[in-house]
Amino acid sequence: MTVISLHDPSHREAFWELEAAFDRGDLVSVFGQCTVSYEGRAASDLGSGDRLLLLKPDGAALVHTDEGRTPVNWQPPGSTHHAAVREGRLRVRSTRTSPDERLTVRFSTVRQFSAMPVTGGRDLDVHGSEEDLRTRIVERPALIEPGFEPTATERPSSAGPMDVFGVDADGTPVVVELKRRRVGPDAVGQLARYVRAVREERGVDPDAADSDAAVRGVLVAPSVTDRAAERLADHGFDHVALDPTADD
Amino acid sequence: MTVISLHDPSHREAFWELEAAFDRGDLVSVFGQCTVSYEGRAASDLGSGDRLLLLKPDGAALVHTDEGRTPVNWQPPGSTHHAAVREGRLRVRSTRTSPDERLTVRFSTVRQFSAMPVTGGRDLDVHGSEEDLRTRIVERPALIEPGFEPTATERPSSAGPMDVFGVDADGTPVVVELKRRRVGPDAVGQLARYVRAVREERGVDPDAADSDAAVRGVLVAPSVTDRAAERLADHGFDHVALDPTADD
DNA sequence: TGTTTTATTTCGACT
DNA sequence: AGTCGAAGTAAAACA
Repeated sequence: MTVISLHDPSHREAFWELEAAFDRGDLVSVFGQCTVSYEGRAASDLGSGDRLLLLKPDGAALVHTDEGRTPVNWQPPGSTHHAAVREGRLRVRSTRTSPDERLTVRFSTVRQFSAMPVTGGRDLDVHGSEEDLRTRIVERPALIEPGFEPTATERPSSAGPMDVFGVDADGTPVVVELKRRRVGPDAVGQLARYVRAVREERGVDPDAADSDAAVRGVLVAPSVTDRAAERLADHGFDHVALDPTADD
Repeated sequence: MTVISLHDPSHREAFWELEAAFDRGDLVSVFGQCTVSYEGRAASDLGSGDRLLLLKPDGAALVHTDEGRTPVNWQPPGSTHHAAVREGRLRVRSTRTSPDERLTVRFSTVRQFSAMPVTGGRDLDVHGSEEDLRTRIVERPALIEPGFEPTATERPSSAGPMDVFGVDADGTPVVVELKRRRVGPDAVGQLARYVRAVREERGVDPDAADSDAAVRGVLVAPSVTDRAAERLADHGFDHVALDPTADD
């Protein structure tokens, strides 16, 4: 129930505690000089150097250097960890199947070892996602424009499901496409395909771009590139500037 | 020059060593019960629980639970770390600008603290990447087919740069598209755009799909989906099965 | 189990 | 600083 911490342990000592930590389901960190090799979806080799090896009870293994957000090598959850002492040195191997992958860390020196029991608090509450944005628009349709009424989210069409679908104050159908960050022309193309699909459903000229178009397109994003703005104008679509993080 | 490790330190003690470790440019890990909040590109809150906080000298900050390959919260490299003691508790904050982001970790208990000096061995030698595949094909063109001769890699076209461009045994131009894993119809579409661009360059019928097409398309990938195979056949393109990991 | 889509994607290269 | 494309992407939703 407590953290086990070893300073400059022997390889055999580290191995012993590693096995015990696996059994307890602890989160383990091992710091020291090591080489790393990976074989699986690709292959890689890392020469000798100081790294931090993190071993999780769910099977994940991470090798971190002093730089970067992403581990320099890793193994996904679902792998199984094995420790051994070979030629007097600690070797940790993490393997999984489908796809077959194997990560091997060979320590020449172990400087620090910790085994940490972890309890609770795994649930993260994220807001500012696209789903969150959709919810906010359904709850407060005026964010799009006064009089807008959403009738469906994820409504299917021949071009795929549309983020939000509804009608404006005049009763004209509106297709709303949501993006949580600055968008390029590709997003306009996606919106255009949805609008076109709905126009075809209704038997209207699919390529109309004026008030006779009978189906409107609205792109919701914090901002758009110049190119995207041009394409929006070409199609006669509107852009609503909405920051997904803002409270309203 | 050595690892500093504290078992159940006081908040003030942890704060003190944290500041010193930042100054030395050490890799720091702090394990304990804490809450985490993030504001920036999105926003999130994480209730109290045991987590491992990793602070790197390049500004990266990672919060790990006992599950998953990706950190539950993080801050990218280039951020700056600040430690403080507020109301008797250790608080670590990592901030950056453009975009403005802030990660705050508030500890209620610190169970383990380590400051680790990291030296050398940061260069990873990965093989099996798309770039690696390209190199292999240039060195051994027969992997595509006997008589194939690559003339350029990343050759520009009106549809973007092509992975490999060359001529076959008959002197017919060949566009090669490389994918390191199983591909769907989208990859065939990409290849088709390149082939079409080259045909247009040469003043040939861009939509021809037979031996008169004058420009061939080859898709290199370990395997293709059924749908992709159909589209390859439609266009008259070839598929070469190549595992990016294989030695030859 | 495999496929498709999203992501606080990250990361690198290039403009 | 923005834009584009690849990644051992990871992870979730879905068939």
